[in-house]
Amino acid sequence: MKPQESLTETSTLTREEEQAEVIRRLEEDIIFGRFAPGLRLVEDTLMQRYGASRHFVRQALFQLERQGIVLREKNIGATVRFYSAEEVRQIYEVREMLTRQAALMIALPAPASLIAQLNELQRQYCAKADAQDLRGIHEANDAFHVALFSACGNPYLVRSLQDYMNLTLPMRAKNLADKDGLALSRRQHELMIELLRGRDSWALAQLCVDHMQFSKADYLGRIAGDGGKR
Amino acid sequence: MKPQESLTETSTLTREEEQAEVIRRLEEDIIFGRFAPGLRLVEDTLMQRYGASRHFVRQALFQLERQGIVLREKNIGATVRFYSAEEVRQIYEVREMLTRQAALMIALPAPASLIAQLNELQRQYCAKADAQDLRGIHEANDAFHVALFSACGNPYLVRSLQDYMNLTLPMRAKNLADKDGLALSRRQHELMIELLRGRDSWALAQLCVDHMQFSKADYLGRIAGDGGKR
DNA sequence: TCAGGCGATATTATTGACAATAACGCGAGT
DNA sequence: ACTCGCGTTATTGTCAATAATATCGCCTGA
Repeated sequence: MKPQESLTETSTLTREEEQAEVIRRLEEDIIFGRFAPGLRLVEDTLMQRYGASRHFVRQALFQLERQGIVLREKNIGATVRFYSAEEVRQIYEVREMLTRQAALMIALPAPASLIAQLNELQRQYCAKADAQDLRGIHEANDAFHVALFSACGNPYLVRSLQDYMNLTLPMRAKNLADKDGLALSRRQHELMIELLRGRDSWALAQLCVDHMQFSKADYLGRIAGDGGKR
Repeated sequence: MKPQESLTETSTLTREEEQAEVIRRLEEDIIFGRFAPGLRLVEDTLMQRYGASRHFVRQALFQLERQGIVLREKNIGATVRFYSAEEVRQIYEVREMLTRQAALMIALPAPASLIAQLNELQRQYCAKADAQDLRGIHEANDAFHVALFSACGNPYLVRSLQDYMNLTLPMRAKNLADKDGLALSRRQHELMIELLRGRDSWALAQLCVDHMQFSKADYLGRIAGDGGKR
């Protein structure tokens, strides 16, 4: 047994994990709406809330700023970022473009190994959905899409796609709790796997783009409701 | 007069500028080949070289890691990142795709104000080229392209495009010093402005993609020469 | 009553000291 | 001669104190 296992991990986790945990919890608080857009994220407050040192909280804020869900202004502080309808449309425009391109690059019919992998991920997704585990649903869902698009063969394209998936996280989060939206997503995932067995790349690409319309429309409807108040 | 102007700026620049300056110098040292790929970037060494505190050097390394030209490994240190031929092809594949899409989204014929702006930027580009100011050439060149693609109307697409421009910086740098490459670039820029006056979006898109082939091919040739040694 | 500045307070930014970690070399045992 | 383990060193990671900065309320003078 390594020495630090008995010493460091007795009560708490290693630092690297602690850092990841702070990021995870802050991200969760934001995307699941516990922290409303515009809310000030004061370092001291977060230090208390997550029981972490200023250093880690700082790092987390930097990371989430890069991810686009936190806004930091020099000498002023961090706030939960709000996206206007216009911005949402622009973000989705790029995301749809990248998605379509990646889908078209997937060689059809896809190898059995990929199908098997996606079936397994889809199984996990359904399990989390049944368990109503919000965080789990989101992670399983993203894992499914990353695995799917990785088949396009270009890791840089996948990375950019992931960037936009992270950026749209606040818009997609509400749908993870929605029963109808969840059922639709499930069916679409299964349809994607079906199409991977065929040769119609265009149908696959179109389905992938359609797949993101529900949450986009829903979010746009929601912020139109209160007129972009903040 | 504000108090800090006479106090802080007497001998040196303000902190924010200092941070930017460290990033700029480190980036320059890497892209212009003064720091070879694989070279270890020790914080203490850089602190001395740039006369900056550990904090700023650290930030710079983080920033350049995000930009993709520095590789950081936990508890090991930072090195100048090297890209294999395969990776370069993949990076350019995405960059070309984004470029084509952005170009196609520019409404033609373009407004006179855009043409005027680009003509001015092109003038500056030529001036820097004549002055053999490497850094200046690169900055003027990027400013030209950002201004051009901003006309596509989607700032997020422009940001992603900029990400890839930064990523390909080490590959493009050598061409800024090359007389023939520079002359070709100049002509292509002028041709772009010409095409903005017409209505042929496809020709413009194709020219923009062609515009990046020279440095890509050159870089691939160069690393094929020494067989991806490091 | 209102404009403007001044001080108090809240918050982030910076720093240098210190802790943790991994790479390296050296020496002992086989 | 070779390898395994241990101590040393080089390097990054973390922290808590301190400096810098912006915001807001209050007070004064016209």
